[in-house]
Order: sequence, then C-alpha cells, then structure tokens
Amino acid sequence: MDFYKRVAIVCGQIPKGTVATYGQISLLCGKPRNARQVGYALNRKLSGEDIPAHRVINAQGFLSGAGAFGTPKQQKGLLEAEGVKVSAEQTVDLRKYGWNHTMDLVLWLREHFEKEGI
DNA sequence: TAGGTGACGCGGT
DNA sequence: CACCGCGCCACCT
Repeated sequence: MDFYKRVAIVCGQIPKGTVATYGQISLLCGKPRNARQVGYALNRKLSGEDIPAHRVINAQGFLSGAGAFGTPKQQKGLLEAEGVKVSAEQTVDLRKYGWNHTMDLVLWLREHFEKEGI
C-alpha cells in the first residue's frame, strides 16, 4: 500500500527535537481519516525500520506507542536524548514540542509523492 | 463473508 | 478538566 510509503516520507520530515501526532501524519499523507493506520504501520514497521517512529504520539501528547519499543519507556529515552521533555506519565507538551509544519512542506510532499508515483 | 481490533480523534456532557 | 461514545478504516480471524 502506497500509504505506508508516504508515512515513511512524512515521518522523515519531522524535525529532531519535535513530535508529530498520528492524525497529523495521516493528514500530511493525504488520508485525514487514517490516523489508526499510521499507528498500525509504525507498530508493524510497515514503513521501514529506520524512521523516527518515536517522534509520533497521539493528539493528547501521550506516548501510546511506548510499548512497541524494545523496553517500556524506550521511546521516552529516545525523545529526551534529543531534548524533548517527557513527563513521568509518558506525556509531552504539544504546545512546546509539537511539529508546526509549514504549507511549503505540504506542497513539497505533494510534488514528492507525484514524482515517486505514490 | 462477517465480525472484531486498534501506537486514533473529536465532539458532547 | 475528566469521561464517554461514536466515527473511522485497513487488517486479521
């Protein structure tokens, strides 16, 4: 499914030190209603192994995917290693670390998808 | 083929 | 705020 390829490309654009939400990724992939599929893709590694999956959390700022990483709280460690503060409850302040993607990115993605034929 | 599931999200109370 | 319910949709049984 091309959607998974798009997920890989979009995730690759998340700046280090910031986090994006599942809904945001699905939106940027052109499928506003596929937030669940983003989680599914990352969980099953359907978009590749080497993508910053730790930077993707849910809309409430909670690290819902922590359990899929090696050890619980592994995701927390990865985020803190790049300067993202994670609370003891495994939550991140989206107002502070949330990814504010630009409209330019949307256009860039559009062209990139077109060029890749996905 | 039918029904259940889930790294989700939003609106209502 | 918290909690609840419902919509969502590709996958898996």
